[in-house]
Amino acid sequence: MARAATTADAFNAVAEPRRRQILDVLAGGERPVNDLVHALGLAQPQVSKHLRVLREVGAVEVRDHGRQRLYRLNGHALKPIHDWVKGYERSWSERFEQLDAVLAELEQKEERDGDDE
Amino acid sequence: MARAATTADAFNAVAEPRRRQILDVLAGGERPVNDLVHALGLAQPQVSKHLRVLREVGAVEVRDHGRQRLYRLNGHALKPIHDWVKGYERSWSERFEQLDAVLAELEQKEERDGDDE
DNA sequence: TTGACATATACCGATATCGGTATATGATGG
DNA sequence: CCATCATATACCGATATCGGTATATGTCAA
Repeated sequence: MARAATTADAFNAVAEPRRRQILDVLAGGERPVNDLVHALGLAQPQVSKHLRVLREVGAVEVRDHGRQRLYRLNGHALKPIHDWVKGYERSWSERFEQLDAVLAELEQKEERDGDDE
Repeated sequence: MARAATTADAFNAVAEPRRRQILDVLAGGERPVNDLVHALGLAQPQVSKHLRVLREVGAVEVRDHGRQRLYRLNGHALKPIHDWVKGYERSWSERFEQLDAVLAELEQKEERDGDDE
């Protein structure tokens, strides 16, 4: 066995900083490849290759427009990432910390009541 | 030039499904390595290696306890992922879609007012 | 139809990464 | 101290991945 294929899902597509950059640019609207090349300062083939990966996980979609190909964001593909990481929000969110504190307090109270019975 | 180092940040640490699994288990509380080995059905060295990556990005912390090493989650390391992906929530959230619709309507109204003047 | 433009693909070399196996390290109990 | 348990590291082979360069494909304009 060997290395697992990594570009097959959104998590891996987004693990590459350049690809996150591409998505960030596309968040501003549909763009031809050349715009991305200039925005990222990468060589054109590299950009096309990153776009392919993003296409394969559904994070971008293409549309032909004359000799250009216009790429646009499909953020929906990122939802699984959001859903997963949201479960950990508790770890840093003050709101959740306060909620946890309240719950802990309630639990303590519950225990005391239990002892009394 | 060659492949960029990938395990250096949280995005890459979490791109590996096994590592997400490890975090998911640790979300239930501190665990020794052996528990993770059994929970994931992986060989022990593999688990130790994944834990090392997670440690290096700060997603887990260790504590010595006799001959065991207890790992615990540090979800704070995942905040950058959450922050980044949250910017795309607009793409799938119905709430945001409705907000966008309202904003578009306001904009139209604004334009009409402008035409009148 | 030819030449310029826009993009995708093929190929290359370097290396990071994964799982697997063997071994080192380190603590505990007898 | 020795055997055992718990974990980490070293090494290996396979391969995926990245950037770079060259080239193919496809579209438009003169």
